[in-house]
Amino acid sequence: MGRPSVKDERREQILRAYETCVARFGVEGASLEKIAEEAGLARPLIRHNVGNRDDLLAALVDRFLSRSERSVQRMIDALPDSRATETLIDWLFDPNYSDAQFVLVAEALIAASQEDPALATLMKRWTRDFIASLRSVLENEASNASSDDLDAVAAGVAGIYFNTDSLTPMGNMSDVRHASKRAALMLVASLERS
Amino acid sequence: MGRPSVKDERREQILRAYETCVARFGVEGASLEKIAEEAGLARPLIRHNVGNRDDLLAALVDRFLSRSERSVQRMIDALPDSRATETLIDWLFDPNYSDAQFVLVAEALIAASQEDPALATLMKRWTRDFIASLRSVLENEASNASSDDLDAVAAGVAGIYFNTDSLTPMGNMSDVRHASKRAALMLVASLERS
DNA sequence: ATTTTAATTATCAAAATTGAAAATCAAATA
DNA sequence: TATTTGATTTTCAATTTTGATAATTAAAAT
Repeated sequence: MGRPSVKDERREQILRAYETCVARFGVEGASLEKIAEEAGLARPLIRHNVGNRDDLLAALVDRFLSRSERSVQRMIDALPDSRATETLIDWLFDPNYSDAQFVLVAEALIAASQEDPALATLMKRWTRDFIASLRSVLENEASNASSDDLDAVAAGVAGIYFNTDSLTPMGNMSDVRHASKRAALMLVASLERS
Repeated sequence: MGRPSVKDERREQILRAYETCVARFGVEGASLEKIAEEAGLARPLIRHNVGNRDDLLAALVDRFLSRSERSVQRMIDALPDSRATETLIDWLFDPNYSDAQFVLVAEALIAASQEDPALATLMKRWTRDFIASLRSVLENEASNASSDDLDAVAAGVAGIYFNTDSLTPMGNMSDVRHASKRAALMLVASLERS
């Protein structure tokens, strides 16, 4: 009985807004005021539903890591059996498919890692896991490639991808995006020749 | 006559500290207090020597662009005649030679571009110029490569390089750095085979 | 309709940040 | 040494940000 709780939805709403603010202003620049405005809620509701600044960051990191894991896994599972690598790169470099905010949040959390050793540990693992996920796709289609080459191409594609999405705050850079995608494909192609 | 002015040195001192803070906390997170502490000066001296927040950012951008142009030019001029590309990549991925803070400042300014169209214009040009500089080195040693391939490899190497240095706040990631450098070399090598 | 549960709003104090000006101190020269 | 120029420190008010609690309102069940 009593008024039904909407805490779960509010929490999501707030964390989504927080994510947007972190992507735009960085971890240190995302003030509670901005988050509240972005969420369309009064500031005290942030405290009521999630907590103070530290609680907020902890919740964001938790959400980021779990969502990332799920979405990467889902993407890999959705890849076709043939031409999986090319399809993966198509998706990573398609601005309509890939979520730039995801990468911007990752970069903000990586930047904040300098002040937060515990966060650094988590983000190191996240980075290596992401690269390892790409590597597993590459390995399926270039099983004759050396382990070092697989490591290199996976790190290279990840780097080009991160960098490409990190340019989005400047606005349209479709020429660089296009060249970057082509570079990723060249990297992958060089695997098949090894 | 009168007491000699130290404004130029103070200005440099302050902008250097500001740069460090921007690299660590982002444009929005670099407060005057933090800058003053980093510079080892009283806060009013920032205002006295450089100005308010906006003046500070304008001065930083100006300094960043001019220093970047000079240092990239100097690096390219210092390249040997033979194996210029390999040497360039050696330098870009050598943590003792390459300055990670330079890349972190660039990323922070790119992130801040979303709120500042004028800054976006400058940083777009800067990004394209940097890629074009890499391209000019590549072109010298792979003159038979197609223009599109040169664009792609230049953008790819730049992206891998930016991304690698942007990971430094997490601490030691030498495995990823090593793999990234190898990827950059593979990209370049694929040019020669085209 | 009353009760109960929880969302929402109002309000306050403390701390941090910024902008700005006045006052003071230091190092040159005449 | 007196003067002048400018660095440095002191101080103040205004604004923003944060943390926290009390008061109010809304929506369900009995």
